[in-house]
Amino acid sequence: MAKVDTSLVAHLPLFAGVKPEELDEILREARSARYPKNTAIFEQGADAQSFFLLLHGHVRAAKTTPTGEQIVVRYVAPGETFGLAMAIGSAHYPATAMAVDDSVVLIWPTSAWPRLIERFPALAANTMQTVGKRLQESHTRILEMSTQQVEQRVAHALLRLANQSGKKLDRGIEIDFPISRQDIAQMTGTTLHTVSRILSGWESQGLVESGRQRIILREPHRIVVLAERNPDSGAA
Amino acid sequence: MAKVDTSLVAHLPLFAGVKPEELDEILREARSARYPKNTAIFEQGADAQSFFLLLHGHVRAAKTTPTGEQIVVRYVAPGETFGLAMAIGSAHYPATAMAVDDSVVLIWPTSAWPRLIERFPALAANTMQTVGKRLQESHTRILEMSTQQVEQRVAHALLRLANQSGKKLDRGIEIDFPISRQDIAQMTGTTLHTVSRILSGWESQGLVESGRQRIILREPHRIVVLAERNPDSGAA
DNA sequence: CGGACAGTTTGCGATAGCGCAAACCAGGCT
DNA sequence: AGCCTGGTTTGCGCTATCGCAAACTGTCCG
Repeated sequence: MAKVDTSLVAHLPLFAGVKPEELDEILREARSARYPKNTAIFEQGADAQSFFLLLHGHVRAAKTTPTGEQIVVRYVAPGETFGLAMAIGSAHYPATAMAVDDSVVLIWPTSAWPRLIERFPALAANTMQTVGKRLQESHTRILEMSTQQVEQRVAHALLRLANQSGKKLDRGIEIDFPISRQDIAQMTGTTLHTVSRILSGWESQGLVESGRQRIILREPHRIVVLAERNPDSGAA
Repeated sequence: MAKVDTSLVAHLPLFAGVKPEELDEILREARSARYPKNTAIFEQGADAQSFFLLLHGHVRAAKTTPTGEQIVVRYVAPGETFGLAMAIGSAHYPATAMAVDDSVVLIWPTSAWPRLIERFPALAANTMQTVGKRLQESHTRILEMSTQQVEQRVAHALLRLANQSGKKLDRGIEIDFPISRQDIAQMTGTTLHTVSRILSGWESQGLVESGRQRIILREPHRIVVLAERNPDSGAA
């Protein structure tokens, strides 16, 4: 089994309130694995045999409709868990997880979960927090989709990504993994065409700098303004 | 304190795996209260001092934007919990809860939660399930808002309500609490005007029968078809 | 070094749904 | 019984956004 240094993960929210020696015991139940860029980690609908903790890289969780359309549920950043189907009482993964960058994960068998939470109740509590937070974020997203127009939603989405996985550059904040217009469209409930138009517009105003699967926010402040502006407060 | 008959609540998902005598102990920590139609149970942003179990009636949970627009997060049916802010680690209610009908609830002080789950781990597990299920429903809703048009979304919303709180009539299924076009609009991310038009249309096709805050699905089957139909499968 | 491809940009017409405004209506209250 | 109020219906013009199609471009690969 791969040996994982406890000190690397001890500070993660998942392990809050867990003693070092306990942590060791928890980690012994896990194995680690590497997923190259653009490989699937699990597929929507598959048996939930494992749950995961992302150590390095980035993972996209996406849900597909019967008719084939996709939405991005979220991007998983290092230190976050994913594939928690079993914790919420589902035997199957409700979404597909895909490494968008070379990624390293810890993997526990689903079967270990009951034992783990019995022995380490903090794990259950922490997971509850996490799931609750995600629920709130979902509601916020629904609120946005209901009340804001596309440009504002895209602004919000980018700011969130920058916040979660932004790399500070001197010319701005770069989103630290490959992300296409299509991806952003699937996060905001629009089309890649519309996203492209919006980003083009922003680029010509110097708000962002962007290229192939790459986005740098040059003026986060002014983007915040866009995100919050009332639909009818006209700009020159 | 109001005495609540354990047999009335023993079968609820929240108490799955809890022994009768334990249940008694849990209920002793609760008080019950009655909220008349159209009274607020708690307000978004308020301190989360209690959590609730709905016994009778119906409660609407709604979230308001800074600019005053609202969305309906969900309708709470009897037997369901709400106001679980504390379980997910939030000190404030993320939404407003309002009785849409005369309602009776059990109320536990937030402060009792840690003790309860320590003594009755099943409670924590059950709550986890519930929250997880709601998360999934949120994702489904996001998916729908991203990929379907308004008419389909309204169809889905009504079918869900009928399913959750439908009263079987010989002429169809009636949604068992007062609900306005505005409410439906806030569930589906559209305007009351559009909902009104859609329902008018359906009414003239004999799909529904509706009036003031009242909706009866006369042809659930045909509404299912609407909900699932592909955007471009033209009807005559 | 030259494809070939995946991602991106852009134009143009079509339209679903919005926003506003006005009229209508059912039921509760006095 | 009649009035008031909150909910509902409907018409009409407008526009944000989609959908399709075509051209463009940075990258990777052989």
